[in-house]
Amino acid sequence: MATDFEALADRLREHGHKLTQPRRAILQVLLAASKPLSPAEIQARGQVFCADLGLVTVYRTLEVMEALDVVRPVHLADGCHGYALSSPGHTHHVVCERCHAVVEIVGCDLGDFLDRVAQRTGYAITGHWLEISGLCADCQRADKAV
Amino acid sequence: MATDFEALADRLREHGHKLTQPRRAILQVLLAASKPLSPAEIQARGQVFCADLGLVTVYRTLEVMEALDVVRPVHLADGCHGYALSSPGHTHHVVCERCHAVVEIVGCDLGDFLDRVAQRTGYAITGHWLEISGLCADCQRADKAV
DNA sequence: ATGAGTGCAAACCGTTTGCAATCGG
DNA sequence: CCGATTGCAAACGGTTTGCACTCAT
Repeated sequence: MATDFEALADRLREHGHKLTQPRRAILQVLLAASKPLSPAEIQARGQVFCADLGLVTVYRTLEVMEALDVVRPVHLADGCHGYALSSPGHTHHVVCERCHAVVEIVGCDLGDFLDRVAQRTGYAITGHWLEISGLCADCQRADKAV
Repeated sequence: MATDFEALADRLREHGHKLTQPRRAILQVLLAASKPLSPAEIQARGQVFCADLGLVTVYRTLEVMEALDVVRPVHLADGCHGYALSSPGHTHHVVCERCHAVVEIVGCDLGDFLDRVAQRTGYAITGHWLEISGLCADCQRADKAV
């Protein structure tokens, strides 16, 4: 994993922010997450590390971390507004509908597609977000077994 | 413009929905819009055609129209949840970061990419969500002009 | 005529803000 | 120690729901 806890913690310290228990917890959660999380999800998971982590703190911390490019907001198809670590480089993931297992797709091969889009629309493409859902190998087997 | 008022109105009637003043107004607004509109914006513009158009009605009408594939929700970078008319079939949007103009990409060419993903991960791909952001031709010109 | 559709008011839920207490450097 | 940070409670804004009235068919 290219981004470890200390590197992110340093990023906060460098910018004069304190490294408090709630913030440690939130970082832990985001490091462990395999998909973008809503503030409420971050709070729930964070309470494992910091029992009385408040939702307000999650919002304020995300705000700080977003300004520092530690996290980035992700727009999901359903409820919108999830947060994921903004890892350098660029990856997409495939999420299993059944068991929610996640695989990262390293090396984003979307370039050709985006080039075509740029040509066809006249837009200068600056960013994209892709989320793929499917059934993982295990759940496909489980399906057949029934 | 391929989609005119009557074609969309028919789509409602075909499915047993009534064509009321508020719904006419909302269709007019969406046909005239050059970018996705929030429910509140749709209400404001719609009151030109239907003076006492209520916000609640906008929400409920959008719900109906979304089910009929007349409109499509668009996830914007800022507040999220705008609505635009949807052309038939599966489409993605490119949204201009600056002025929020939207272009639909007809004919989704992502098949090859998804095939590769399926092979590499062993997942059976069932769906995907793609959001592309960029600068539209106008805003690119505006940039250079500065 | 009659049920779908409407507007209003109130409930609801995620997010933001004000403030006193607390914690980290 | 001192200010940044926190949690709580309350405010806030967008969305949804309950209900009685109205309109399109």
